[in-house]
This record gives sequence, C-alpha cells and structure tokens, in this order.
Amino acid sequence: MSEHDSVIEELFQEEEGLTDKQKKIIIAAVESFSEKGYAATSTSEIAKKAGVAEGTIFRHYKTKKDLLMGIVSPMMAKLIAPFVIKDLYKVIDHKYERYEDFLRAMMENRIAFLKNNMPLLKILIQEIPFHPELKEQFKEHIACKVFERFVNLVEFYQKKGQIINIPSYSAVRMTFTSIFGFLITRYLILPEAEWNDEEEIELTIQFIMHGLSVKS
Amino acid sequence: MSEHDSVIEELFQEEEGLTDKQKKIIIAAVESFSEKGYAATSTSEIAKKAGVAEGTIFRHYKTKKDLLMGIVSPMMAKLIAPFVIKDLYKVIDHKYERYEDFLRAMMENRIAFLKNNMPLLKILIQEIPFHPELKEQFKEHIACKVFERFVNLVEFYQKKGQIINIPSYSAVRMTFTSIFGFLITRYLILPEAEWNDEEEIELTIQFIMHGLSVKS
Amino acid sequence: MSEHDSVIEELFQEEEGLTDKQKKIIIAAVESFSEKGYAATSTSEIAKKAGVAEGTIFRHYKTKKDLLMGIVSPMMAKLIAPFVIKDLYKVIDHKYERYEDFLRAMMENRIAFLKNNMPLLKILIQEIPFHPELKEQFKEHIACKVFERFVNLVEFYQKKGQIINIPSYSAVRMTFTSIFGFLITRYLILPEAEWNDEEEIELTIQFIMHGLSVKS
Amino acid sequence: MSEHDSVIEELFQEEEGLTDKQKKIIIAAVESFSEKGYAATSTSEIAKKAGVAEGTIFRHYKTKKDLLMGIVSPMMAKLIAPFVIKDLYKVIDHKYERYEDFLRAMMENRIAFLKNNMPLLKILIQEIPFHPELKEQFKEHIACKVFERFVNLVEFYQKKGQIINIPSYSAVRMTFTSIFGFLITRYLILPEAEWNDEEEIELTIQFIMHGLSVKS
DNA sequence: GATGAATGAGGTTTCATTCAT
DNA sequence: AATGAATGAAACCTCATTCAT
Repeated sequence: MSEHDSVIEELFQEEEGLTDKQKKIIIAAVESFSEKGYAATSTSEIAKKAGVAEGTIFRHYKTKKDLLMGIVSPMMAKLIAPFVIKDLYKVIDHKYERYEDFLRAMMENRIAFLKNNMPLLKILIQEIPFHPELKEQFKEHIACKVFERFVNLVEFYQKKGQIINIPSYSAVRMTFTSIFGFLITRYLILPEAEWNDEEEIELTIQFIMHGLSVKS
Repeated sequence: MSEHDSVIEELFQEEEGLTDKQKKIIIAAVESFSEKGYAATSTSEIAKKAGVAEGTIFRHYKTKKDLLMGIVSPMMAKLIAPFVIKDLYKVIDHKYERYEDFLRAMMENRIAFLKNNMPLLKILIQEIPFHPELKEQFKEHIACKVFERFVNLVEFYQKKGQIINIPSYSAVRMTFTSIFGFLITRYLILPEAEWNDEEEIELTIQFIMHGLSVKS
Repeated sequence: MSEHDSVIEELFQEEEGLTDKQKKIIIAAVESFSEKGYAATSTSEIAKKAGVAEGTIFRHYKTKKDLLMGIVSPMMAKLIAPFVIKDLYKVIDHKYERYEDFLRAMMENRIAFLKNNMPLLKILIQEIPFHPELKEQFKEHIACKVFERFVNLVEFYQKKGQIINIPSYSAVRMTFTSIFGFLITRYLILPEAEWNDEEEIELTIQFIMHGLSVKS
Repeated sequence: MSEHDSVIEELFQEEEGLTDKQKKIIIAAVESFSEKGYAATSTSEIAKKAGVAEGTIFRHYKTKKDLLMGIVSPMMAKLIAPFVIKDLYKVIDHKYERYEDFLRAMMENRIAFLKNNMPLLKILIQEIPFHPELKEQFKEHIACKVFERFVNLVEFYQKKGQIINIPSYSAVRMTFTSIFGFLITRYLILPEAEWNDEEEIELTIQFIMHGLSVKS
C-alpha cells in the first residue's frame, strides 16, 4: 500500500481502457455523489463538472446507477482486500503477540486507506441503505468475510487470555464501532474541528483495549 | 416518557390543528423517506400512500422540504429533551454516584426512545449530511448543548477519580460512538439477526466503563 | 350506427371522465400517428399540436405506448362489434336469402365505418406488425372470432348451393382481401384520385360473387 | 430469374465495390427494418448486429435514410423489372391465348420473387406511407408503368371477349388485390399457419378468373 | 476503409408545485 | 380543507452523426 492509497487512482491505472473523459466523469461523479448524495445529483450536473457532454456519460455507463456501481464496487473490494489475504492467519500468529499489536497495525493501515478515500466512503455509507445490490455486496463481503475473520481472531486472543470472555461477535462489534465512530466523527461530522489524529487513534486503541482486556 | 414514546404520536396529540389527512401524510412521508431517502421519494408517491390528493400535501407544507423539516425537527427536539432540562445537574449530582449509574439510566431511556422512532432516526442520520439547515440544527443542539453537558459530566466524574484522565471530549466521543454503534448495528445494519438486547446493552455499558474507568 | 360513426367521438361520449385536454391529446395523437407513424411521432409534437403541456400527456397515459393502445383498442373493439352480436346467426338465417345480400349489407355498414375512421385504420394497419400486444388482440378478435363466424356463414351458403365448393376459409380470405383491397386502394394508396364509390363497391361485390358463386 | 431470386444477393453481385462489412450492414439493416420498422431501428443496433463499428455505416451511407433507400430502391426496380421489358407486348400476344395463362405465368414468377424477398417487401409496404420519395418512386413506377401495362392487357383481353366489360382499371385493381391479398395473408399475417401454397394460388387464380370472365 | 469515443439535440418520462373548482 | 388536472422545468437516456486516429 503506497501513501496515496487512492481507489480512484488505482482504478485508473488498473483498468486500461479508460479514456480521459471517462476519468473526468468518475472524478466528477464521486465529488457530486459525495456532496449531495446519489439521488440528488443529476447526470447533467456531473457532465458539466466533468467538462463532458451528457451523452458521453451514457456511452460508458448504461445508466446512472451503473455509474454508481462502477464507483462503489471497486471501493468495497479494496476496502476488504487486506482481510481476505489467505494466509492472514499465519502471519498474524507469529507477528502479533497481542490483540493490541494486531489492532494497531490493522487500524493504521485501514485508517490511512479511508483517509485517502473519504468521499468514496461517504458515498458507500450513504447509499448502502437504499440499494439492495450494495447491501448484498456489503453483507457478503464485509459482514461475512471480514467479520468472520475478526471473530476468529478475537477468539484466538480470548484463548490466550488477553481478551475478556464475552461473546466474540460482541467484542468485534465494539472494536469496529469504536474505530468507525472515530472515523465518522473525525472526517464526516466534524472535519473542520482541529484534531490531533495520532493521539486520538492511540486513545481509541487504548479505549478498546481497556474495554476488552482482562484486568491484570 | 411513556412506553410508547413515539415522536409522531406525540406530535399528533400536541398539535391540535392536525386533520386526519395531515396525519396520514406524515405517516406516509416518514415511511417513504426512511425507506428510499428524501431525494428519491416523490410527493406523488407520498400522496398515494397517504390516500390523499397531491395538492393536499402542499396545502399543509409549502414545499417538499417543509415536509421533511416538519418531520425531522420535532424528532431532534424530543431526542435532546432530557439533556436540556435545566436542573439536570442537580438531579445528577445527588442521584448518580457513579458515571456508570448515570450512563445506564440515560442509555435505557434514550435507547427506548430511539427504538420507538427508528424510521425517524434513520431519516435524521441519512439527511443531515445533505441539508445545511439540518446540519446547523444538529450542531447547535446536539453537538453543542448535549455534547457540552456530557463533557461537564465526564469532567465531574474525572474529578471524582472514576474516569481516566483523557481529554473529556474524547471520553464523550467514545461513550457516544459505542452507544450509537450498538444502535445502528442493532437496528439498521442487522435488524433481522437475533439479538439479546438486554445482554448487549449491559455489555456495551461494561465496555465503555472498562474502557474509561480508572483501574483499581 | 349513425352517419357519424366515429370511434373517437363515441369514445368521448362513452368515457365520461375525459377532460377537454385529454380529448385534444387523443385527436392530436391520432393525426400524428396516422401521418408519420407511431415511432416517428414525438410526444412533444403531440403536446404542441394539442395545445397542451407535455406533462399532461403523461398524466393521462403512463407511457407513449399506453396512448397508442388507448387509441387503437377501442378502434378494434368497434370494428368487430357487429360480428360478435350473439344472435347474428338467427338474424342472418332469416334475413339474407343469399350470400350477396349479406355481403352487401355488411360491407355497406363496415365500409361506412372505416370511411369515418380512416386515420385510425391506418394506425391499426401500420402498427400491428410492430407491437406484439396489438398482434395478439388482432388475432384473438379479428382472426379468430370474426373469421370463424364468416367461415360458418360461408359454409352455410355452400350447403345451400350458392357458393362453390372450395375450402371455406379460402372463400373468406378472398372476400376479405377484395373488400380491404378496395378500401386500401381507395383511401390509402390513391385517395386523391376520383372515385365513383358506389359503382366501385357494387363492382367489388359483383367480383366476389362471380368469383365464388356456383355457375348456373 | 434464378431460383434464388434474391434482391440482396443480386445487389452484392452486381455492385462490385461492396466490402464485406458493407454487405453485413445491409443484411443487418434489412433484418431490423423489417422486424421493427425504420423509425424504431437505431443505427447502433444495426452496427451491433452487423458486427461493425457505428461509424462504418456512415462511411457508406451519408445518413440513415440513405441506407433505407439503398435497400428499398433496388427492390422496387427488381420488382417491376419484368413489366418494363419493352416488348412484353409482342411476347404476350403470341404466347398467352387467355388472360388466365398470362396471369398464371406472371403470378408464379412474381410470387416466387416476393417469397424470396419478404423482408424487403415488408419494409417497402411499411415505409412507403411515410416517405414521400418512396411514395413518388412507387407511384411513378408501379402505379403508372405497371398499372398502365396491366390496363392495356386487360383491355386487350376484353376486346377478345374474355373479360367482362367493367372499367379496365377496376379489373386490374381486383386482380392485384386478390394476389397481394393472398401474399400478405400468407406471408405477413399468418405465416405460421399451414398453407398448401399451390392449391391456394390456383384457387386465387380461379377466383380472379371467375370474377372477371364472361359467363359462357 | 474502419474504428469507436464524443457530441448535442431531442426523446420519453418524472416531479414539485399551482390553481380552479 | 381537499381535490386532481395542469404545468413546465428538469430528469434520465437515446440517437444520428462527426472526427481524430
């Protein structure tokens, strides 16, 4: 993962057939969808912002919804990528002695990713409730694969006596909500406030760890 | 707060001028806005669902946005009501020896409220990002008044040595995200899963408390 | 059947809910569809010709195709009406000694009808090949009910020894094509030529009768 | 006239400059125009069906209408070809003692031709009413030249006492409508029914002859 | 000759809103 | 208060045609 861990840029590099105008369309769409929401954004607006004729959009995407999917699907894929690496396990076993270590590594990585893709994340969060296909994708990939892996991990650390004995999925939920709670507050609710990111991340990790760890 | 702590019902009781049709309009609008989002819901759809002529909506609400506000504003008011009771403080001082006690009482109360008003909450969450007026209302009331009070409270318990010495607003943020994280997961993301509500609430409180309390 | 045997006028009288604008839309649509064909006629054109906002069309007809159907279906119904009178048979038995008599009566009646509804007939003929629903309606009503009745009739006159012994459906086909051949030539192909209608009709009947009758 | 009396194939052989792609375009256009009508067929659809880029169509035909004309004009020419052979007369005089003989010969020939070119005929019939140029071509060639010749022929046989004394153009009209009535019923309205072609053709000729011939 | 991205005019349809009844 | 026909702007989308490659 480079520093510029941007889904859109990667999209542009990976898919070669993309014309210049097509790229502009995607950039404009992301911006508008993120600012006003999918339903409230008109294709003519996207076209104007992209400096492109309206018809051009529909040459590349059969429908407006296609455009949304073409933007959101890669996001979802990249978001969960690190969690579906097959040998995540082995790596983990040896590398991270403590849940805290794993958490910190994972968090830094995913937070960096999300920071670079805030508009996309915003679209994802906003639109999932209204598009059954997205909901399905989300459930299948995030709720199943990622969640399941986390559950296994938590159970692993529970056996090691590092995490308290509560239902593992509850522990995962609390981990997740704390992290996303931070991100959403930080970047979506109060982006204009002054934040000491490093400290907040550390505090969040500490909070999770205190909340979950066995008292010594 | 009664058991049927429904904003809509209270609205119907408090505002007397409401005709039968008007009530139907509100009910229909809440349902549609919640399911499809404000922008993707048409007034004709609402009219049909309410069994009312299209014009009738505009007799009561000048614009579609007015209708949204007429629905969302009371929600916001009721949501923050318990926090703006002027003498919240005194009450608290004497009643809740520990942050945990306060938290449990407050949580039970507000969770019951939100449970009874999920569609409204969903609308609120979904639409705030796209409507500056709502954002403003939200910031002014929630982010300022409620947040501020909580900050004071946390500082109070910090002085008593019950809560660890981290920035108070961070502590509040973690409290909030844990609670809302639970609610959103429970009612919006996975409402169809089986939940043991009481246990989960208790676990969530425990998690917050462990995360924030001074190790003994 | 009055002299002004117009499907459109009857439509206006029978269906009471029709507003003034709706009538104008129908009239404009019939004119345009008939002149340029369904596919080549735009709804904006119809609206303009009808002196109506484009949206008004879609208030009354969900789609452009609906408009076509709303025009063509009554036409089909009225066209076949006289053939589905239940006791057509009995009436016939006693009234028309000879096929020629029946033919003349029927032809005069239907030709008068079609004369008064040429634009509609033109639409019907032009659009049937391209719209499966219309094709279905046509087959079901015309090709089955009307054709079948004619076949029975022809067989009846064959038994009476008035019509030569060829397959009855062939005899019907020839009767039909002669009549429609006249109508189409007269009104659609060469409407601007001078025609002695009465003579041509009589000649056509004579032609059919000679062609089908048993030589004496 | 060969057995495979196909206008399209002849077109491909006669015009030498035709590239492979151009042929595919014509074939695709005929198919689509015939199935959906000219106005309802898009050039992109034709391109796709022909396996050709959209631009390629316009390299060969300046406009979509040009393409229609490039397809329909040769059809018209071939259709009337046998009637414009200058010495048709002489041939006839000596060859066909009776109108019936002429009719049978002509019909077999033209019916075979039309059978092999049904899609083209369908396009011709469907589009003539909507394109003034086509209407003009049709009138000039068919309605004038062919019709005129037939009129002369009929008058010739009238003088010979074989055909009854009705206006010659009426006799021609009846001949035509009977033949086309058969063809259209056979190939366009009920192509899926089972037909005994030879018998039907013979019956049609007999019908025309009975209808027109002087009773003996 | 062939391509296919790009265009922009125009197509059908939706929608919030108005207004006479 | 309620209706629902009417509106016209704007939505999404299609299409014939052009043009650089």
